[in-house]
Amino acid sequence: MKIGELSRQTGVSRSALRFYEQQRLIPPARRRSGQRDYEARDATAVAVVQLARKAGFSIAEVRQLVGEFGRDRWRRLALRKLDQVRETSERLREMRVLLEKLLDCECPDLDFCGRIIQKHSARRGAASRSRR
Amino acid sequence: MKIGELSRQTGVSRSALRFYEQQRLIPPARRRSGQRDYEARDATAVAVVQLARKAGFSIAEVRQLVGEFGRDRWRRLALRKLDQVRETSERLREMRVLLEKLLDCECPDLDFCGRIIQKHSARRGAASRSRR
DNA sequence: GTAGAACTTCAAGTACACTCGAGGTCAAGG
DNA sequence: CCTTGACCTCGAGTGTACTTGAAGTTCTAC
Repeated sequence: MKIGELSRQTGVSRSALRFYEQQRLIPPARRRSGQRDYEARDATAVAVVQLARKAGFSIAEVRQLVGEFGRDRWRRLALRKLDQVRETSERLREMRVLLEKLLDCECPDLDFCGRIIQKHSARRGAASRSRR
Repeated sequence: MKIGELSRQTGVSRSALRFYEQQRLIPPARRRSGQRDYEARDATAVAVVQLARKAGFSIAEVRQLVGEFGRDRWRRLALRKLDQVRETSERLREMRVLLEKLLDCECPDLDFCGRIIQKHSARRGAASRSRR
C-alpha cells in the first residue's frame, strides 16, 4: 500500500503522514525503490495517533505515548494523561451546561448570563489556579 | 481595577487580556488617563472566554459566540457548538477507554494493542469521514 | 519630586502542527 | 517510448494564539 492509499484509508493527508513519520509518531515505512510501502497494521498506528490528537495530545505527547509503550515511564505518563483527559472532559461538561443554559435563558446580554458560569467556576477557582 | 488585578483574579496574563480586547472577545475597557480600568463584571466576561477556550473553541469562534449573543444567528451557532462539544466529549471518552485498556493489558507492543481501538473506530469510520 | 513599579502602543518574535512548492524520480497505460 | 499522475526530499510558508521588547507614560510611596 502506498502513501496515497493509507491517506485515503485514514483520512490523514500525505504530507501529515510524512510529518508523523519524521516526528516518529508512526514507524518509518519500508521503502520500495524510494517510495513508502505500508501494510494494514500501519493504519492501526495512524488510528492511534489520530485518536490521541483528537483527544488533545500534542505531537510530543503522542511521541512519548507510542514510543515508550509498556515501560514504567510509559505507565506514569499514561496515568497522567488519563487524569488530563478526565479534567478536559469535566471542562467540556461545564461548557455544555453553559451553552444549554444560555440557549435556555432570555437574558439580554452575556454579562448577566455569564454570572451563571462565574458562580459555578468560582467554587473551584483558586483551587484550579496554576494549571499548565 | 487595573489590568494587573484582573490578571491576578482570572489567571489570564496581561498581554493576553489586551489581546482578547483587541480581538473583541471582551468589551473594550474604559480608560482612566490612558490606562484600562476594569469592573468586577469584566472578570465574568474573561471567565466565559476562558471556559470556551478550554473547551476547545478558537478565538474566532469565541468572538462569534460572545459578539452576537441572543440573536438568531447566535442560537444556530450555539447549537452547532453544542454538537461539537458533545462530539469532542465522545472522542475524549474513547481516548479514556483506550488508555484504560492499554494500562490494563499486557501486550508487548502498541501495534497489537492498537487493534483494540481500530476495531472500535472502524465501526463508525466511514461515517465520521470528512469532518473539518 | 523622584525612584520604581505598572501601565501604554505597536511591531516583531515564538511554538505548534502542519502545508506548499520546487525540482526531481518512479510506475502504469496507450 | 512517452505521458501522466503519484511519489520523493527539503526548505520555506501558513494560521493560531499568544508573548516579548522597545520606547514612552502614569501611578504610588517615600
